[in-house]
Amino acid sequence: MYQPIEKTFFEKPVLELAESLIGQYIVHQCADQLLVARIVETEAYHGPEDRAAHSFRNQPTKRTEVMFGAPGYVYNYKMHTHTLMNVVAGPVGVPHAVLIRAAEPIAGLEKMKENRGEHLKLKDWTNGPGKLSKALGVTMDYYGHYWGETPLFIAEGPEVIAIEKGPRVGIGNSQEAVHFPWRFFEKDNPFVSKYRV
DNA sequence: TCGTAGATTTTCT
DNA sequence: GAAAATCTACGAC
Repeated sequence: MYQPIEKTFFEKPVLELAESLIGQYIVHQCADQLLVARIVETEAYHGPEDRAAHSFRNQPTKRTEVMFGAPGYVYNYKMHTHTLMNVVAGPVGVPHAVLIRAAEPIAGLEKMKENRGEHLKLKDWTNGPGKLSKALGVTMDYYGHYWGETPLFIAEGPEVIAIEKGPRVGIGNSQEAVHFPWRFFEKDNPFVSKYRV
């Protein structure tokens, strides 16, 4: 029922990709459980011109090398105790990527609850990058995985009625880049992260 | 309910 | 050794 999205979906400018990703499904085939979440919030990272990106004026390193590769791959990054998920965009050699910030749980709710903890409310399961990865069971093991193949892939979702955009969050020391309206999210969706609006 | 401080792992200088 | 694209706990109102 859920089918990996076609390769050409990823082959577009990073800002368009970030917007297109809103409303698509993330599917994770975890053992015999199928975990599905609908993306409601993303952020674009514009490598060379973006002070906030890890790839800013930097040569590829072990941490960022996937970002310099072909689009459609998983670039994930571990910060403090949490794992963040990205989709690589842009052609080979251009370090563009889209950070997936939040999603709405669709299927596999029992497993997600197990991953996140019994005491949390549904709306707190996936309304942030670190929480989302944990709920879906995505770890650094998926670094460099292609977003168009099982067991972890993007699937086409329903039409999105309203997409909003605004300044990004969580990058306070990035100077001018803070003001770039490169954050996309679905209007009025309760699963969008409200951290530092 | 809101705002602030501390946690803790990976990577780079 | 320091910083990072964050989360959670806890104190105040």
